[in-house]
Amino acid sequence: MVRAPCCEKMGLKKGPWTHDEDTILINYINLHGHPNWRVLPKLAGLLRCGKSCRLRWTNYLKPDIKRGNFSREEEEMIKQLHTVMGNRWSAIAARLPGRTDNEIKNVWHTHLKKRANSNLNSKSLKSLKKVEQLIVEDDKEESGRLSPFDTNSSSQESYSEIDSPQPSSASYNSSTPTSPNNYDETLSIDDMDDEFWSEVFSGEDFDELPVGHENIGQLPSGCGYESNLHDDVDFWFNMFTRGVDLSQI
DNA sequence: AAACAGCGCAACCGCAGAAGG
DNA sequence: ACCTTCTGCGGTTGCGCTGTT
Repeated sequence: MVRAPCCEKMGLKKGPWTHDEDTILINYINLHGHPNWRVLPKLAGLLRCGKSCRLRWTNYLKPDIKRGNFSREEEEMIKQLHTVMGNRWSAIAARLPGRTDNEIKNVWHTHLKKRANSNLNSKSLKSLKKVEQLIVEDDKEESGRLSPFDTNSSSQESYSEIDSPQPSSASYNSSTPTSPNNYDETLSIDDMDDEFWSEVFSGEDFDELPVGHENIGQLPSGCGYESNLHDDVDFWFNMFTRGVDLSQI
């Protein structure tokens, strides 16, 4: 089916958002939520299309978004998850609290991509396998429990004390009120137990760990790792679609 | 100091799937 | 069952900033 262009109507503004527009959008969502993005800009008095409003909100205005540079651990996490998941940015973002798919995508294309290919040595493969195992174990434990970072669960909340974000990331203050998902930003990946990350990414003791899934234990020759990953379609489907969050482990 | 090139990031576009009538 | 509308996702673009010459 062919959809009409989002902003087919003349007169709708495009391009960078102004501070005033941000304020209007935040205030409106605070009061009414966003049950319908299509009509939201009309009701809020914005000369934007609903798509543009949604993008602005989800990528920059939501209160639980963490701004600023990616930590080394986050970059490693992205690289590992990308090796497993490919370009499923939303799935990767679901495992990086406070980060958006757009932001992760940008980071990947700007600098991580350059490093990733050259860094896939044997040690990286061990780390990768361990990340996968953590996902699988988490998947087992999490059945029925919604990820605290599930963006859907936050959509109906009221954000009463949102700091007015700045259009520029350079000047954005990441200090935001408690998120609607009870996600405490003080527990960001940056602050996670160092032992956890060193363990995950060093891969030194990987061989001592139990295998979480029958396919995970198979290490192909060379870098043909991905071929085994497709042996169990249901397994990967579940992993990709359930939004399990690694940091909860 | 000016011109140019490269990079980073915000935003747009189009498609696919979900949801509702 | 089919059609329409809406949302979400991934790819891509374009502009501004920064570094280099």
